[in-house]
Amino acid sequence: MSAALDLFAERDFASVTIKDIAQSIGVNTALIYYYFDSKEDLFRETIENAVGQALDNYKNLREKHDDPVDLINDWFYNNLQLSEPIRKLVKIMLDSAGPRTRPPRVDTMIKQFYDEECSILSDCIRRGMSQGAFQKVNADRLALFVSTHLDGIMVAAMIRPNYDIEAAISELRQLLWKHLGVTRSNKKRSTPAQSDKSMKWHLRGKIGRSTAKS
Amino acid sequence: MSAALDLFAERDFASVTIKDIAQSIGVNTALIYYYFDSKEDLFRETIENAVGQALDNYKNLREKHDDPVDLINDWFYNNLQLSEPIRKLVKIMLDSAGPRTRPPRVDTMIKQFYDEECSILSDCIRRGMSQGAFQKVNADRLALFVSTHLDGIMVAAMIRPNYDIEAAISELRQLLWKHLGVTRSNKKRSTPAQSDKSMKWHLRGKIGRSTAKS
Amino acid sequence: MSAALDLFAERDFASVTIKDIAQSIGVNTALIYYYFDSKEDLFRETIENAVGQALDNYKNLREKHDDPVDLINDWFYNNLQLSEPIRKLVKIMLDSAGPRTRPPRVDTMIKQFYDEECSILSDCIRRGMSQGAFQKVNADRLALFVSTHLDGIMVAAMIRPNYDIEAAISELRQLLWKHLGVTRSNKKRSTPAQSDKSMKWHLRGKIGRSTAKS
Amino acid sequence: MSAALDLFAERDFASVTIKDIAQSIGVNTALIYYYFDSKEDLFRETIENAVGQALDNYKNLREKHDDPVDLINDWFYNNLQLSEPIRKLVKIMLDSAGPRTRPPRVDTMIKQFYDEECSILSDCIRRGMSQGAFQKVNADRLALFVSTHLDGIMVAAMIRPNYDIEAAISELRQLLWKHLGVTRSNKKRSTPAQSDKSMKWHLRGKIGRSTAKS
DNA sequence: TATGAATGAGGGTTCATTCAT
DNA sequence: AATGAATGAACCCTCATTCAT
Repeated sequence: MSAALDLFAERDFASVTIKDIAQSIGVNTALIYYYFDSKEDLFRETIENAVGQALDNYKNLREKHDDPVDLINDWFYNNLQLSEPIRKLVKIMLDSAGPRTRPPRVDTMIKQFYDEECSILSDCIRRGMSQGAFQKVNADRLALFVSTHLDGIMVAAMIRPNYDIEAAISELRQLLWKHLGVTRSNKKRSTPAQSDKSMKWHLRGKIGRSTAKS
Repeated sequence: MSAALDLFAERDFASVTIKDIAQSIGVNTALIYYYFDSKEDLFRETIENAVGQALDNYKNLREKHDDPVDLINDWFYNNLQLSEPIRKLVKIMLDSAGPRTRPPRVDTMIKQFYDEECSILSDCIRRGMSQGAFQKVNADRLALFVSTHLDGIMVAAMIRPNYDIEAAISELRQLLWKHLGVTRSNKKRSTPAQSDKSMKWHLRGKIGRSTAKS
Repeated sequence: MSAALDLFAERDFASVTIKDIAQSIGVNTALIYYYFDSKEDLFRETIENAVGQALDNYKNLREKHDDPVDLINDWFYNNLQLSEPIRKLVKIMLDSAGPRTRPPRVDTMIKQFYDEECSILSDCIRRGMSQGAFQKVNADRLALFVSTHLDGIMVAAMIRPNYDIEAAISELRQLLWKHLGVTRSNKKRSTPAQSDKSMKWHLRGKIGRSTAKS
Repeated sequence: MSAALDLFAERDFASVTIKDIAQSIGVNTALIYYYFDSKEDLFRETIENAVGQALDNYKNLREKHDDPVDLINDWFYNNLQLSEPIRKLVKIMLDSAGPRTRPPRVDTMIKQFYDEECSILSDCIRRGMSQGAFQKVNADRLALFVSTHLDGIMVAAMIRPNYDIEAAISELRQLLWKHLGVTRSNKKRSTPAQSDKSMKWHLRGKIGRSTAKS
């Protein structure tokens, strides 16, 4: 499924052959049919798996942070770190978006994914507002705005040559904080023990593998 | 080419068969090859044509307005009105974005398109700033931000069910004006009673082909 | 028909398209169908025409010479000079030789052609024998031998690289004369006024355009 | 490949469809592509295989005989026995002889084949001369003459109706012996009562695949 | 006499899928 | 659990042929 995800993201459903997938993991073509009923089945399970991982990831994120600022910062960091798999997901979701082409179960998963993404953000924003830390805004609309922009970043990174994904995410983050009236969004409250990698982002701003693999 | 554009946008290059295209316009399959050398050739010419039209459209826009505020407002209005063909374009550009799959001429056209889009915006912003109408901002970065967000809107409209494209564009527009410090961007000709949502777009250009059809 | 002959000789019936033929003479494809009923029809008429010319040529040869030695010498010279069209003919005849593929009229023409070729030779041989100029041989068998060898030469010239067609014909000629006991086959009777080009061959042995066009 | 050889010899490359070949051996069309990359690939391998067998055959011939007379007699006998596959080979070689159409590897094989054929003959002739058994002749030229004539016989057998291939080969053989001054080329083992025509061929090698089928 | 446009049939090739082992 | 061999359905593309002008 991992190999399939890579290939489905690189090309599209129709262009990727079962043989391609089999060869990329060095097995016989027929073996794929031992584990999956059909190409569509493999595709569906692959997406479900990927979306499932993304949702797990979001769940972890929610559980890791109490502070809305931290959570949102980490959410941005996460999107940068995982921008490659996320791009793949967006690409595949778009590919299978045509009328009648997307199987209902995939459709459901995609909706779940976006609902969760917006929900993380809007929940945080609401919590921040109720804590008096954020200015009053329309939490849902702002969350949707950020989520939409993130889609835009992922797409731009795929379509446009030399698009700087890190700068774009950083800009979106700053805009969000400005919008929420959070002036010094990070390091203010001296988060101690920032052993976790994701915390470095606040300080350093620069990530080792800038815009990924090329 | 129009039929091809529709189909290539709906599905993807590999999924669309020449027979599909021929049938959708009621001609024999072989006739396609009377006018185009190959499926790839048809694809390329179709994209070039579509991008060409988009660039023409931008050119008209530039020539129609002197005032940067009007131009940008009209640009937003344009993107709403033409959101369907633009979505198609984005979808196709993304489809053919895989490594080595995109023919160089298509690649060039895409770059041209995005360069022009950002250029329209940044030129306007710079003009507005030099006129003292806008606050000082980094014109290029802001233009890229808006352009990226627009991509996000188009993609979201395709992936997410019930995505309100008009509201999204409207929100982006308001955010831009707020950012530029233009408080009442569109009250100039004091159109009162703007109850109807779509009426918020004051400046309306003649649109070539109404979006229609769907 | 001339263009068709060239193409049919170069490739084969199935490989040559009507478009090829039309393009090679700079006319529209449909125009071919104004003059010929079908591709097969064009093929047939082309061959009939070519074989007809060859037969005319043989007829001229017969009428030009009284002396069997002269006629046979001229016949050899002729085969050298016309080796290119003859090769084409042989190629085409062979191509259309498969079972059931050759239309009956073409079949008849081919038979006529070979009958006439052998007939010219055997008639000459018989005349020479009755004149006491040649040794006694089986005229028909010898004629068939020479005719067969000539086919071999034409084929060899097409298949084998760097095959010297002139040397091969010359050798066949000498062998024939030796076989017939004609020691000094040419110039013996001081054929005066050899204005005709074909006569030069006896003396010079070397022809200007040696083995033709490459 | 055997079925392909038959069909390619009967018609020509372009006329033979993969479906024809598949049907003639009772398998699915796609299966051909499981074993061969393309129609051209099948064609090439088929020819290479056939020429390879012919060369093997020649090698056996060389190893079987010490005496040049025996070898040449056997060579003639061989050509009679294998006249059908040889005809096929000649036909195919001629078909693929057009400018630029013949792949280089096929070209090489054909050259090899003819070189070996002439080489067998000229080597024999030289050995015979050095043993004092043959008259002095130009070995290479004579070998080429015989080889060319054999091509002619094969072609004549295909083009001309009712061509007696056995008589033609027999005549060529006799002419060769006469030319070399070998009077009773085959009386050595005094096989009397050679009434049957085919019995004239004294030395008979084991033939791989009887010509059969037609 | 000549052309551009159109079509039906078919050919080469690919691919998802299955079967026997 | 894994593979080689086999198949039917399609797909891209070509071509002989026709039609309207």
